Amino acid sequence: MTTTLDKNSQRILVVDDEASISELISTSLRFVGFDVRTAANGAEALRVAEDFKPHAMVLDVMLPDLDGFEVCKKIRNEGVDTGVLFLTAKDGMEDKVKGLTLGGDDYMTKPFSLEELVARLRALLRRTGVDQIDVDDEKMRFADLELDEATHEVRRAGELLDLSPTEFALLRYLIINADRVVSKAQILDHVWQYDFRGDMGIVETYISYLRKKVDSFEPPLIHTVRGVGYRLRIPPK
Amino acid sequence: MTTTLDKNSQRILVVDDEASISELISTSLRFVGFDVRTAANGAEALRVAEDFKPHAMVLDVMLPDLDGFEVCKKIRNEGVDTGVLFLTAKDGMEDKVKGLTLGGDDYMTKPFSLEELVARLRALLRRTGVDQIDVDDEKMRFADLELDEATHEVRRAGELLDLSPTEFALLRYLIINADRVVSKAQILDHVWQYDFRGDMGIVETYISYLRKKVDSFEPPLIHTVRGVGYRLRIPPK
DNA sequence: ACCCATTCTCAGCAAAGGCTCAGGCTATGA
DNA sequence: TCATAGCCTGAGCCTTTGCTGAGAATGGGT
Repeated sequence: MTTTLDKNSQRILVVDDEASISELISTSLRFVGFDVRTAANGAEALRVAEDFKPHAMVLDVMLPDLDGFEVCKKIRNEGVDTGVLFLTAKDGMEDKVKGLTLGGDDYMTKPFSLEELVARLRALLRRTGVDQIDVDDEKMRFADLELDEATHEVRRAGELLDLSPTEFALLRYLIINADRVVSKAQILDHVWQYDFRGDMGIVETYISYLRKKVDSFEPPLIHTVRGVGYRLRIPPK
Repeated sequence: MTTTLDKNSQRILVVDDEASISELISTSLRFVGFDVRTAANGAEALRVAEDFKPHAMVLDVMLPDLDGFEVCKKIRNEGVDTGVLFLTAKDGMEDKVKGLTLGGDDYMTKPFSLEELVARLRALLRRTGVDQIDVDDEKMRFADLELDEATHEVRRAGELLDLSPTEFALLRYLIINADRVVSKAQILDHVWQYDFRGDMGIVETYISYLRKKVDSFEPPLIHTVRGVGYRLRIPPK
């Protein structure tokens, strides 16, 4: 299976032994344009890394054979120059977490949301200097909206908005998909942690929160598309 | 990451036989822009130094073959003019090291914090005159804050603050990352000794200490970004 | 040996944020 | 125009997060 030889896409190696997680991640990453390879254990990871030469890895610290740190160390010793985003379970991580944010590396606890994963991975690639052009100084814009990943600041028309983490993530997702309709299901899948088991009412609630803050300005940018979803757009006069 | 062949970056040789320490150090140093080479023992160090010609070395005094001082002496006899930052275990050795640490050299006891390591190394390079341009006269500033690396003095609005070593290191880290959000995990990784095994509550505690001293002035500079971390900034009026 | 500064843990409190639910509103199609 | 599914949003509960004081443990300096 030939990977698209898209010279613009960056190579990500995903290593996780839970097939469902591994697939969830790789599907998402492919969808946003990365060139993805997977491995289910440490040994396989080493083998794949050797000729795939990933720009970054998403690496579960709990693997059946070696642990994530070992894998990371060995791969770097092979001269593969790669940033790592570690995945760790929410509990016993305390002692292991040390040192994970060194260099350009980062870590996330499971469960996580996919948007968060992508955002962190991009930030990591940026930091480790593998990002090809990198003009986007960690800021996203839409209309007079500005969302800054580094400072977690959001402004509209220059004015600072005070958003909660979830509101921030939701708005980021809307901006990424600006002008396109996104369904509540999509939003739930991308913005909420993958194990969230509530119903979509929560999306409505958060859209409502967002509107109070973002659309207290003119014109309103968040629009409902009845029966379909939501759409961020500049309304025609 | 990226071992860029940056002609402006200074060359550091790290010599330690514990692979994990060696990697910890080299990862951090690379990330802050040094050109790093490693060696696991004295003999290798000599070999590498010969053509790498490091501007400075980080050198464990306890090596399997020669001891650090021997290595240092031999390398200098070869005509390689390099400052040395010695690493020593925290036992009786300290006095011995102190005596042997002459000229611009310095030493730290294991375990250390990475920010400390980088700060000391920079100071050392500065002293031994290898620092290329060096406009930063060992002072960091942010708003009306001033932190002096050489004297370990901190002032706000001209007034001297009395900070403990940890408070100093924490504030330094915040200033380095001024305006960006840093997570508690990042802080822990960079400011605390690498073997610290407590939880992140300690960061909260020290932030609280710092606030009492630094933010007894107006305006407050240390800001909490709930669910994300902390951020040093001048608040918008 | 003693004192004091410092580091670290812990626990209680306060506040923010996450989520559910239910009643009311609105667009749409019959 | 009415009925209805879809949507909006305020109220309230509960969980999580962060702040801080108190005090035990450590260690350096005199």
